Amino acid sequence: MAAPVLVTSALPYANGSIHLGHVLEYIQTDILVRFLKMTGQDAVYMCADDTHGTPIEVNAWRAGVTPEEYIAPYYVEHQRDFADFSIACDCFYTTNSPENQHHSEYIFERLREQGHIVTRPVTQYYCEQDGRFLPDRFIRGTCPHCKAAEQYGDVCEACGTTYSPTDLSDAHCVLCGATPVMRESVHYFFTISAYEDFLRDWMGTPGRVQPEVRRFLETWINEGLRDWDVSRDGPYFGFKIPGEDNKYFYVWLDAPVGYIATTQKFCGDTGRDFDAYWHNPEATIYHVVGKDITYFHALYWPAMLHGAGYTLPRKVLVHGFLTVNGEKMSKTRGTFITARTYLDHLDPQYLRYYYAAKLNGRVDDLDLNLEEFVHRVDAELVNKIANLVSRVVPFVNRHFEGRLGRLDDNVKPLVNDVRARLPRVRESYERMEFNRAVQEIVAIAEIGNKNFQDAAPWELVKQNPPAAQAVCTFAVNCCRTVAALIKPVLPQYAADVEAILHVEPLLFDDAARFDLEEHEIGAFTRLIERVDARQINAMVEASKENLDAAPARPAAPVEALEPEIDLDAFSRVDLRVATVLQAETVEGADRLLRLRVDIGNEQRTIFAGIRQSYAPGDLLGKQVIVVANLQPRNMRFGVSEGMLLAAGPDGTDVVVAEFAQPRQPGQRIR
RNA sequence: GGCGGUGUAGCUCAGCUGGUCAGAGCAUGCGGCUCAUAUCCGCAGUGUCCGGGGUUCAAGUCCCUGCACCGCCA
Repeated sequence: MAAPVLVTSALPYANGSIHLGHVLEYIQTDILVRFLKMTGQDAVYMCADDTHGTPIEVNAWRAGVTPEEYIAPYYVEHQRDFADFSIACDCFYTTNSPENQHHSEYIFERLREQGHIVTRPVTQYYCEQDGRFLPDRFIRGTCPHCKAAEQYGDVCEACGTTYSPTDLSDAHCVLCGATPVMRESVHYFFTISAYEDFLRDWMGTPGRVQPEVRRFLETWINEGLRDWDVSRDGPYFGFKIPGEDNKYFYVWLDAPVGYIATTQKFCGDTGRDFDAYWHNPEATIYHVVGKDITYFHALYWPAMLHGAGYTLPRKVLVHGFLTVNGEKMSKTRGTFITARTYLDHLDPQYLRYYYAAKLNGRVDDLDLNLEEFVHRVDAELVNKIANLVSRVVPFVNRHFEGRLGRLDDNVKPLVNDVRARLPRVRESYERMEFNRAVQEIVAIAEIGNKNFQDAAPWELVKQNPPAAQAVCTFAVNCCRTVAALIKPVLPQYAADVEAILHVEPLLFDDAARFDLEEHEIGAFTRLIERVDARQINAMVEASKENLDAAPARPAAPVEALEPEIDLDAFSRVDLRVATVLQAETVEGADRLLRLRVDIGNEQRTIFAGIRQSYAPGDLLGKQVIVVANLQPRNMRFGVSEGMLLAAGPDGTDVVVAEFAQPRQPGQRIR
C-alpha cells in the first residue's frame, strides 16, 4: 500500500468559540482530505484543541475554575461545530494529553542532547501582587513613541510601534493594576540558527510552501534566526519542563506537537501504525495554517522535527484571513460570526460551497461577501447543479417508471468533452485551487443542462420515447458525474444524489464512467434550498446580539487606586463639555477615530482610541467630556489636542462618558 | 519604521517562462424554451489591465517609482 497521507489544520485555541474564519481553514482542509480519500489515497485528518498557555490559565483563574474545567466545554463545542459543518477529522484530540506530554518532552530532550537547547537569564516584569511574570499582553502603559496611554507591552495600537514592555513609562499589570518590578528568571532557548542550512534546504525544495511564503520566510532567515524562548514560569497551564519545579514548555512548543500526539491517539484507537506516519520519510504530511502562524510551522516546526527525528512536512499550505463584506470581521457590524451562529441560521453546505468556489490556493485573504454568497449559491449550486437533478429525475420517474435507457451515440462528443475536463478538476483539487475545480464542475453541469435543453425530451417523449429516455440517461449520468466531483466539497449533497440514483458511494473515478444504463433510479427528494436572505440578516443581527449578551468576559479585577491628590491638583485638570462636530476613521490606524469637537470658544481635534467600539456616526452630535488643558500630543496622524473621557478594560470595549441632559459646550466639569 | 503580498470590466476572478491577452462567470439588455419541488438555453455591450517613468521590434505580463488596500515584525 502506498505511504499514508496525514493532513492537519491549525489547532483551535480552547478559550473561545470558533468563528467563520476558523471554519474556512477546516473546510479547506476537509475538502482536501475528502478528495484524497476519494482518489484512493490513505489519508487522515488530524486536529485537536490547543489548550495551554497564559490566556487560558488566566481566564480560568478569573472564572474561578481549574484550567481543565475551563477548557472542557470548548472541547465539546468545537467538536460539535466541526461535525455540523461536515468537517470530518479522523481524530480530534487535545494538547492536554499524556501523548502530547510524552512527545513534547521527547522533542525537547533530543534537541537538548544535541546542544540546541541553552539556558540564559531573562529579566522581565513580574507582578508581586499576583505572583507571576507578566507576558507582554498583560502589561499596559504609555507608548514610548507616541505617548498614547494604556498600550500593550509589545505594540502600540495607536501608532503601530513595536517595543519591549520595559520601554513603557508607566507599566502596570493588566490583572491588578499594580506596578510590576523587574525580576530575573532563567529560561530555555532553542537555538534554531543551528538549523539555518537545513531550513534553507527544506523550504528550497519546490512545493514545500507557496512561493510568496518562501520569500517571506527567507527574509526571516536572512535577518538571522534568533534563539526562541521555549519556557515560561509558573503559574502556567502546560507541561512542566523535566527537572524543573516551576517552569513549563511555552504553548508554542507543545501545540504543533499536538499533531503528533493526536496521531498517536488515533493509532491507539484504530490499531494503525504510528511510525508509518511520524517515522517514515515516505509518509506525506501536510499542514494547513493561517498566514499569521507561518513562521511557527515553516521554521520552528520543521527544525524541531528534524532535530528529533520525526517525519518532516511535505508541504505547509498557508491561507489568508477571512474578511466579511470586504472588511475585517467586526463585532459591531455583526460580521464576527461564530460557527454556531451561522449554523443556527443557514445550511452549512452553502458555506462549504462558497468557500470552495473562492479558495485559490494562495495566501490572499478570502472575502465572504454576503450578497455574493446568496447569489453564488442560488445561481450555481441550486440553479445549475441541483436543478439538473431536479429536472431529470422526476421526468424519468414520470415517463419511464424510473428506468434509464441506453446512451445515444450522439452524446459521445459530450461525454468526451466532460471526460477531457476531469484531469483539470483533479489537478485543481490537488493544488488546492478549489475555485477552478468548482468552476469546471459548474461547466460540466451546464453541459448536462444544455443538452437537456437542446434535445427537449419533453417534446421528444411524445413521438419517440426511447430517444427521450436516452437524453435523460445522459443527463442522469451527468448528475452522477457532478455529484462525484463535488463530493469533497458537498458530501451531504453527494450522499443524497447517491440515494436518489441508487448508486454506491461515489469515488472520484466514477465521474468518468458514463455507464449508468438500463438502471432503475429512485424517487426524487429535495437536495438543497435557495438561500433565504432574511436568514442572512438574522445571522448578522444575532452576531450583534451575541456581542451585547456576551457576559462571558469575567469581571476584570478593579484597578488599584492612584495616590491621593488634593483639591488643587484636581482643579488643575480642566474638564469641559464638548460637542462632537465631526468624527472619522483614520487611515492606517485600526483603533483611532479623529474627532472634531466644539468646546465653547474653540474647536479641537482629538484622536481617540475607540474605533473598535464606536463607528464615526455613533458619536456625531454627542456631548462628551474632554480634558481641555492636556498638553497637545504629536501622533503619527496629527496632533491630538485633548483627551476624551471613556471607560473600558481595553480598546475593544470602551464606553465614552456622556451627559444624560444637554449641556452647553465649554461648560466646566468639577 | 522595516519587510512581504495584492491592485485586470459594476462584482468575483483567469491570464504560466513578455508576442490573437484584453478574457470567463455573475450582474445588465434582448431573444427563445417550459421537463425542472430549485429555470434553463442563446445573443449582446462594457475595460486609461492602479498612476508615472523605463527596458524591448513587442508589456497586465520584466525593471524603477508613486499611490491604495491587506498582512507580518519572533
